[in-house]
Amino acid sequence: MATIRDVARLAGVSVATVSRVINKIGNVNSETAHQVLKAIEQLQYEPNSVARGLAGKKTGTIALILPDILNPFFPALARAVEDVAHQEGLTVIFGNSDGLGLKERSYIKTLKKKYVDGIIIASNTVNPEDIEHLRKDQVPIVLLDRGLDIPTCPIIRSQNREGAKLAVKHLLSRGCRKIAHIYGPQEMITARERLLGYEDVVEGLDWYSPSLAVPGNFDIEGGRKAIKLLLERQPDIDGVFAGNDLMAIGALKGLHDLGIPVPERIKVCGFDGISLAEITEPELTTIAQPIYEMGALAAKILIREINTGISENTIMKLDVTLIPRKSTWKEGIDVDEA
Amino acid sequence: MATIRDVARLAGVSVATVSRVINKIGNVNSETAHQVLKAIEQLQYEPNSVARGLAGKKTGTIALILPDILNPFFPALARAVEDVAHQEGLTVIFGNSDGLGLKERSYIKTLKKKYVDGIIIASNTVNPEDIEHLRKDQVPIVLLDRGLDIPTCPIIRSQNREGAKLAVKHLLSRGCRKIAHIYGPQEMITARERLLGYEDVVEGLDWYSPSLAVPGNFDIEGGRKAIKLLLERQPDIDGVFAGNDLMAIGALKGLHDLGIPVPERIKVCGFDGISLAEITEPELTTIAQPIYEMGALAAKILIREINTGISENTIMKLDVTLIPRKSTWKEGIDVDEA
DNA sequence: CTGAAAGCGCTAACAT
DNA sequence: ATGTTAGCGCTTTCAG
Repeated sequence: MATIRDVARLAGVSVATVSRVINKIGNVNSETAHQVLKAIEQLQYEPNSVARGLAGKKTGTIALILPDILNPFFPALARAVEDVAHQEGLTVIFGNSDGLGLKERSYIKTLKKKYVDGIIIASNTVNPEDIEHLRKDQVPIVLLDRGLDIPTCPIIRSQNREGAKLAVKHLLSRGCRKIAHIYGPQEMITARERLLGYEDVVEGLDWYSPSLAVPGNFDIEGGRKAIKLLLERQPDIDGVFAGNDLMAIGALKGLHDLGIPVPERIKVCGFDGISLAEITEPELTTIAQPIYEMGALAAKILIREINTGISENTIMKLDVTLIPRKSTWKEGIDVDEA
Repeated sequence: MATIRDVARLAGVSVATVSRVINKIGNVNSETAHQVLKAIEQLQYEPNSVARGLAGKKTGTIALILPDILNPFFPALARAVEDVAHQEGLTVIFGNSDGLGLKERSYIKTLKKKYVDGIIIASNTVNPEDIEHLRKDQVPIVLLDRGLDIPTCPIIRSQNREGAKLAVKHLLSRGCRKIAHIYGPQEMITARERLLGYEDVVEGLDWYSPSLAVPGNFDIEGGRKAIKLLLERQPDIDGVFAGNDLMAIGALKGLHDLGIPVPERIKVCGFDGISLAEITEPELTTIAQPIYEMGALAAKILIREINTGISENTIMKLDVTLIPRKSTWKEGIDVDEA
């Protein structure tokens, strides 16, 4: 592989000049520039990113740390981040943290040593001090989806609480008179907000009781168990709002096991809008987050900070939308009223 | 951030000695080593990977290029690769190629410039010359899932042809007497092999006709369309073997649209064993590939080659297994006979 | 507008 | 066993 020196020699200029033309900075006589370009072409020269990283402190690499790419919510995020990065000529390092603070911190340490230009992470353990350290080392970071409200760092989420309200109101408008909620792990702010949203609308209603909310661990199995528990405690529920689609799918499964017809006897609404929701039977009504957009936005904000050095430490909550499907269907309603 | 020089100074030794202790090579007096370790601890020193990469030609980074992480088949591969890489202290760069040769080559070029230690790629466009180039640049590569049989490069796939036979035989054993096949894009060797496997077993049978095999593009929509086309041409089919789970799910959807009961009237079997197959109604019988193992194996082989410099250019075909579920259920059969 | 030269932080001969 | 030193390939003052 040719080096910058080879190019300089062939073009009859110094390496500094070559560096100037490949980086398009400083002034270079267009004649000389042309010579250099010719030499580059001739030698098939490609600047070495590692050397560049060492000399210039910019590696053209960002990192994306997610809890688990196997969770169907995350691939869309990953795709979005990678798309935007690739478009900007950046490369992305990817890691699974399993939601473990230990692993997250270990990744972050490694990434610093690699001089990554920035980090996007979906984590609920990252705290203000971590951010502080990163900031001191000049490593921009943006929080995605999960993540506390840290005022010193940009964070992208969606309207979880509002979305939850939307879900419950939808169920209400479809005739439900006793709506349960299956919630996710309360250490996740997303799960907490959705529970709050549920409470916001049901708390005033006469049928409401705290025992209508049960945990489901954000996974299919959890949803399945939750619905069974729920039915034991409150056999007359006619609507279920699950804190995410996975649990909603579990609930659907559980109801199917029990021979309870959906949506006739019980209506179910999920949250997230992952593609799985379209393949269940009945298809799942859900509150869709703009998952891809969230990832893309995170990447854009990160890249902007990398390029300008200034960070907009703001928390952005993207809009969610109700996607009515079979699982909340009701006779005589063709168009959604929400 | 402290550098190796700071450590050397504080420990009262030369940088070479420090380098020796952090790399555990050469001989170092345990006394001195101890001093060095103490200094490292004291300064919170972390070796800079970029400098290391430049000096030593090893960056501790491998790359994984997949067609599209949104396709549910790939996350498990990604998880596996990242898991073993992480375990070995390596970091993984991730990219989506969309199956485009252009994008693949562009990634490969970028990765070379970054001195990645090795590449794992699921591609059907990579050819012997590409491999040759990489080899010349000392960049180990392993092909995963898709990918032609290139004798100069390790490749991991599963028993596609055998698996297809297994599927068709299973359908036969469940009483099907006219089995159709929905196949994937024939530029993919996996799709081709599965079609061959189908033909292997049906070709001799009296009901067989080539029009029983139709394309489905490896996606849900394609499967849905395929089943409808099939039913027009051959209304009396009673079994369908889809070349992957996505198309099988599409077929299930299509049959549901048409009001044709599965498995009573038509039985359906997929291929891949992605988790989606468990959430359909009825649940989907499928030929499961050991997806995670495939990814893990690819990573291990790559890492071995990186460490030893010797490559085992062999094509490995992992075993698949039939997972019988509701979609091929038959009265009076409790245990699978295959 | 262009070149010389000093690093970036580390590894790896080569000495001692 | 340990130190010296020359790079790895590029960026970036600082002169000219």
